[in-house]
Amino acid sequence: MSKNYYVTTPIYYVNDVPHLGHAYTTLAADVLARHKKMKGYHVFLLTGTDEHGQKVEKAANAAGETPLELADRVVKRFQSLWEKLNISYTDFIRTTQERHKKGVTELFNRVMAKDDIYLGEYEDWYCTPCETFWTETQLIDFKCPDCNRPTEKLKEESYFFRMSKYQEALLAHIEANPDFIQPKSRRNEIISFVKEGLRDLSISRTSFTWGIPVPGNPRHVIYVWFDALTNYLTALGYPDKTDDFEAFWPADVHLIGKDILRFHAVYWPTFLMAAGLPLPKKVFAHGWWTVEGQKMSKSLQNVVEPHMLVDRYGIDAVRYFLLREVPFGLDGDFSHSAMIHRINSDLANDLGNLLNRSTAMVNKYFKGVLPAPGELTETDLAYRAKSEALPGIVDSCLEDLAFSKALQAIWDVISAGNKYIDETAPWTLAKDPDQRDRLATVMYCILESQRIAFHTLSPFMPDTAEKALGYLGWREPASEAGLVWGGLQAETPITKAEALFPRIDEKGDA
RNA sequence: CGCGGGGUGGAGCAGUUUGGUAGCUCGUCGGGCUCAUAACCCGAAGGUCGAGGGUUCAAAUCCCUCCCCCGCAACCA
Repeated sequence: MSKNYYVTTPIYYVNDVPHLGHAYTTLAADVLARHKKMKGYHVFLLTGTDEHGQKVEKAANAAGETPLELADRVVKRFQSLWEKLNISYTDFIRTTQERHKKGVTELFNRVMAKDDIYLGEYEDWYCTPCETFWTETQLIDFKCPDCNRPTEKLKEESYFFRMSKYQEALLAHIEANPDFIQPKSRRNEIISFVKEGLRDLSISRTSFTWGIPVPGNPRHVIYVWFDALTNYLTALGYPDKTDDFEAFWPADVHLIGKDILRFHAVYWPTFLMAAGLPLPKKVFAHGWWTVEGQKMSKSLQNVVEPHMLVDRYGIDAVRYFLLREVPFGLDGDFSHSAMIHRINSDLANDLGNLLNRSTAMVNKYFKGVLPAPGELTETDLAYRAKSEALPGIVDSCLEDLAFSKALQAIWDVISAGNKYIDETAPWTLAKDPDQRDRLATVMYCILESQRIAFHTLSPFMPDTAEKALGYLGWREPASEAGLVWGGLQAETPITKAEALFPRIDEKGDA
């Protein structure tokens, strides 16, 4: 029944410019979305921006603009990056939009009506010169981490969410649903965290004004997580029972970085429980990228700017690298030499060269027209079986968000193709007119296998797949029907492929 | 202090649940092929599986001790 699929990225904070980490999460979401679309699902891919909070308010003041002006400016940078990365998002939500504010306000009211929100006091350390509250753990020797001046303990009135009430229910849910939090190591962390006891959560602030006012008490604004997480609902139209809401909630998967796991695996589910809404089916926390072995940080000036990467290496090479290099869920390292290495060895030597050599042979031996295959030998059948098994393998890998494994499976078929050519030695067959039929069969198998491989690759590398399929005379968009052996028709004109990925000189300006 | 994950040929990893010839990718070396982007295919070298002890006919795999690295520890995309 459920041919709907809802995948989300976090909403990114506009106090930061887009970097490799943002691109990574969003790319992963895009691959899932494209894959599910190919399988005939009705897909909703949501991304967006978190625009409220003290940091934005301060940064805007410093820049002499309003918070919304700042947000408008930064939002464009995210959106243009998603264009550039070929992200097929369905909707882009901004927390400053009316639809979102309305939904958050309503959610607040409903949870309040249930007596799960109450007014209390919140104690923290305050740095008067900086006008900033700090938690005790943020302090350095009880001094302000920003200016190193002494801080004082101050009480602030705050609304609290009764998170403690949902501790047992949350634990029961996590234990009853082993796939709810992934990967497993993160799940364990959350379990032990919850077992230590949940405290009630402060969900409002009076120390700044840039946010959604607490209904009935506008001295307070709703604090970050209650506001931000709710985007997953408001983008679907919540609180209205829209078609989107009915079709897509609960989400199939929230993709997030490991830093915001707790908010998604603890706060968010308990908010939803309080609101009487079903919980997302899966929360997957991926790892972090280091750069050339070092932590990415502004002070080290080594923040990898995705625009630059795409300009330098091309969109699909970047998409490929990020999802192939490291198992989703583990930390990884980005380096230019590793990037170039992947391009040369996987994309140029294996993938591109296979298409290149095989289409060249069809042109050379059959004047660029695909011949009909004869009877398949054992070698052909094994190769065909391997190709036919691929879509199923990729499908189950992606079900587990094992992007890297899925790509490896595709490359197994690509490698099998290179080996198949070696074993069948078409150049030898071509010299013997009696082997004309045999040669035709080999040509057919080698191209048909690649047709399937490029179909399964298309969610990862949409441009490349389209181009490659074009050389094979395949003009339709990738679809589930295209995953079946036998799609290529005899007499189809085959174009000799250009190098999909020219090799990069390693000694170059890498 | 606590909880969790990990230490396997030059690099990055799998294998540890259900003990029994240590595997993959890359790199290195040698060979083959010539359709192709000096690409492709085959083979070889290289590891006392963090250290020590124990159980066992047999341990990377089970038990104990120790060393080292990383994550979580309440509000930090």
